[in-house]
Amino acid sequence: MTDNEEALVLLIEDEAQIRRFLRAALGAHGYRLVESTTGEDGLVQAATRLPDLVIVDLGLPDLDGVDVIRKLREWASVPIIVLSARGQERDKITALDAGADDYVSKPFGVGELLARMRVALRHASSAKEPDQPTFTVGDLKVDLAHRKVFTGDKEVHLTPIEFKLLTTLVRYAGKVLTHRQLLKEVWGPPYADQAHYLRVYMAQLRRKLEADPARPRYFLTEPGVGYRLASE
Amino acid sequence: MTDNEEALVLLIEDEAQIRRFLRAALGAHGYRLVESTTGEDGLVQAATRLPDLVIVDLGLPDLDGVDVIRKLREWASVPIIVLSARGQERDKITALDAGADDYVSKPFGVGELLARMRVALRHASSAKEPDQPTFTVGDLKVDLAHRKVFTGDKEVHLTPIEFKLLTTLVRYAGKVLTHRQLLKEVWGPPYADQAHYLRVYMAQLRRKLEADPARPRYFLTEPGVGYRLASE
DNA sequence: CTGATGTGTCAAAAAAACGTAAAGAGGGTG
DNA sequence: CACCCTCTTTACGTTTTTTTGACACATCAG
Repeated sequence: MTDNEEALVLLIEDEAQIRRFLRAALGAHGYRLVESTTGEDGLVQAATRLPDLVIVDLGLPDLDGVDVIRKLREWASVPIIVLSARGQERDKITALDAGADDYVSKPFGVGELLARMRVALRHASSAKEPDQPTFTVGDLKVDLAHRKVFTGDKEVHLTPIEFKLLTTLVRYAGKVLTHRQLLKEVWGPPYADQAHYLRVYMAQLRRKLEADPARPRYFLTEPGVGYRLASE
Repeated sequence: MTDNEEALVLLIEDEAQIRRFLRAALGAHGYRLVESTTGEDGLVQAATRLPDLVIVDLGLPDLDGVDVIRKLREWASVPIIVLSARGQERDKITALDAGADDYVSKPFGVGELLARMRVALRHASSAKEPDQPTFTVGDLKVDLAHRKVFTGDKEVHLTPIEFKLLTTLVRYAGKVLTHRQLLKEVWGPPYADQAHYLRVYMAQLRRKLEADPARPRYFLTEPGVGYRLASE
C-alpha cells in the first residue's frame, strides 16, 4: 500500500540456495538485505544493523532458531518471520510463543512470503509513532511531520518553496550552505546560478519568521558564501 | 499460555461444524466468543461488539471474505485472522494485502490457531489502542464504524468516494496529505496525477460539511502541496 | 570619490494552482 | 425504459505562488 520499500531485511539462513533465491526476490522488490548464515552472527547483525524485519530459519547449524528468537526478543521488537522446513504444529507454536510474528513453512511461495512481510512491516510502522521530528531554535519551531511552522505560538503559513528552503536550512542547521547548494537543493540543478531567487526568498522567510527582519537572529548571511540557520 | 484470556473474539464462519469446534476450543481457553454466519452480520457484530480479534472464513455465503476484511479495515484496526479452505497463494496474498493479519488454511490445528491468535492479540495490546471508531473536530463528527457523518447533530449523506476521501483525511488528521497520496489512496495508483478529481471532491465535501464552504474550517488547502484535515 | 559587486526590499507581471458550477456518461433499480 | 444517483470531465473565473525587474544600500578597491 504505502511505499514501505527499501526496508532493511535481515535474513538468517544457512542454506545457500534459499539465500540466493530470496536475495533475488527481495532485491527485485526494492528491499535491502543483510544475510547471516548462523544464529550467532544473526544476533550480532541484528544488533548492529537494526533491520526493519528479520527472517529466520529454524534449522540453523549453531543455535536453535527458537533461541535466536528469544535472544532477539530480549531487546528488539522488530518483526520476526520464521522460515522452516519443519511443518510440525509443535514447532510453530513454540516459535510463535517465543516471539515470532509469523511462521512460513517450506516450500513456500515468494508471493505469500512477500505478502506476509508487508503485513509485518505494516504492523511495525503503525506501532512506532512516537517519532516527532520537530526542530527548534529560539522561538522558531518547525514541525516536519505536520508541515507546520511556528514563531512563538503563532502558526505561520509558508509557500512550498519557502518551506523547502527552510527545511533544507534546518537539515544543515548551524552549517553554512552555499548559494549553489541551496539553489540546487530547492529549485533543482538548472537553477544553480539564479542567486537572485535566494535573496528574494530569504527576505520572505525573514519577513515571516524574524522578529526584526532587518536584524536576523535565525537566518544569517555569510557574505560571499551563502546562508546559515542558527542553531542554539 | 499467557493470560491474554477473556479477550472477545468474533468468529465469522458459516460452517456449523467449525463453529462448534472453535466454540469448544476457544471456550476452553477462556475466550469469549461472538458468532456470525454471514459477512453482513459479521460487520454489524464487529461494529456493535467491538471485538479484540476477528476470525473470518473466506468462503461465506453472502459477501466475499476479502470484502469483509476491506469493509472492516475502513474503520477498525482490530486484528483479523483469515480461516480458509482455499489454500491458493493468490487468495492468501489478496487477503493479507486487504488488511488481514494472518491466514490459516483448513484443515488447521487448534494449537496453531491459538498460537497465532496470541500473536495477533500481542500485537494489538502492544500497539497503543486509542482506537475510537469515531473522529471529531469542532462540530464535525465522523463515525467510522457506522459509516455516518454529522455536522452538529444533522446527519449528512456522502457518496462512496466522498466518504473514502474523508476517512483518509481523518486517518492522518492534522497532517498534510499530498495530492498524489490522496489520489493513490482513494482512487488507486493509476489516478495519481488526476489532481482534478481532488478539487471537485474537496469542493463537494466542503459544500456538504463546512458552514462556509468558501472559508473552510476543517478542510484546509495547502497550495501546491495538498490538503489537511484540521485536528482539535 | 567613484564604480563594481553583493545584498536586501518592493511590487508588478506571469504562471500555476485552486474552487465552482454544470453538463455528460454510466450503472443500477423500480 | 425512465429515473436517480454517482462519477467523470470540461470550462472559466479567482486566488496564490513564482518569477522578474527596478532600485536602494552597503562594502570595498582603486
